Amino acid sequence: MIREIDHFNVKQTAESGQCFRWKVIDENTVSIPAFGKILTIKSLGNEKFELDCTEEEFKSLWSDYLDLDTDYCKIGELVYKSKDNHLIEAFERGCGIRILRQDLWEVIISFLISQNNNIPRIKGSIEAVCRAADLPNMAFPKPRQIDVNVFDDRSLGLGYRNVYLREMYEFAGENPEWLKKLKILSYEDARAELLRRKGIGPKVADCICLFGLHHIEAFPIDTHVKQLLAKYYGNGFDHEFFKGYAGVIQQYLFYYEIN
DNA sequence: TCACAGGCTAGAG
DNA sequence: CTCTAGCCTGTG
Repeated sequence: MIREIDHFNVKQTAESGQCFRWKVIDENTVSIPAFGKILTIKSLGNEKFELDCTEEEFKSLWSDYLDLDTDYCKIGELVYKSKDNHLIEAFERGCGIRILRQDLWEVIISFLISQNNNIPRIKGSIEAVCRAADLPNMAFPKPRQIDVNVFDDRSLGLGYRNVYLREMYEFAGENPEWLKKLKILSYEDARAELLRRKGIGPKVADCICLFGLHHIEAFPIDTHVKQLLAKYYGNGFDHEFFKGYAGVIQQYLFYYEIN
């Protein structure tokens, strides 16, 4: 099916650092594993995209996944209203980034792996975890869908994070209501709850809030963002001005900085 | 060779 | 409270 989608660039979103399993086929094409399916999206230009799914699937799954109900035009207006030239440049370079609505569990595990780590290795580990679970369509293993002992296998490249994954899988397996509870908490409460778990610090907690729970006010600060804030916003970043959208703004700044 | 990569934990001060 | 060594491991 063909669909018109504004503020969406497959390459920018794939490289924005929020998802680690998107496969970039070429400049205009990506394949996305989610919901136990694999969706291929091809950009046709002029905000038109070809998606290999049915209308029903699009309505019930992918529209939500791609965050199509959020008004990114409004965010763009806010960017220009700020008269922050650096941010405006960043926005013009990365305005095709959308904050996806990915599966919470996959986001939790992915960002546990991401700490003090580089992207190729993160992707390799996540793929290895999925392969070890051996589910249809390389689906991401839910709690109890994988033998936690495989995390000790050095070939997964998890390093010291293997303990964090083991404990997280065991905890979520024994507390099936925990994920549901996280979803109904406010940003502050969800963040505090996440921080109680081993292996989740402030940065990872904010990434999970932003990318797994869609709390757009979350503003993850990693080494790059820390440097960029010092470089361009020595007097402090105006979180109040971007209230409720800080997370998207962070994505524009981050993407601009690493490219 | 060695610091670093999209940090966190635990322990010291 | 703040500060930081050490953690796995591939990369340059």
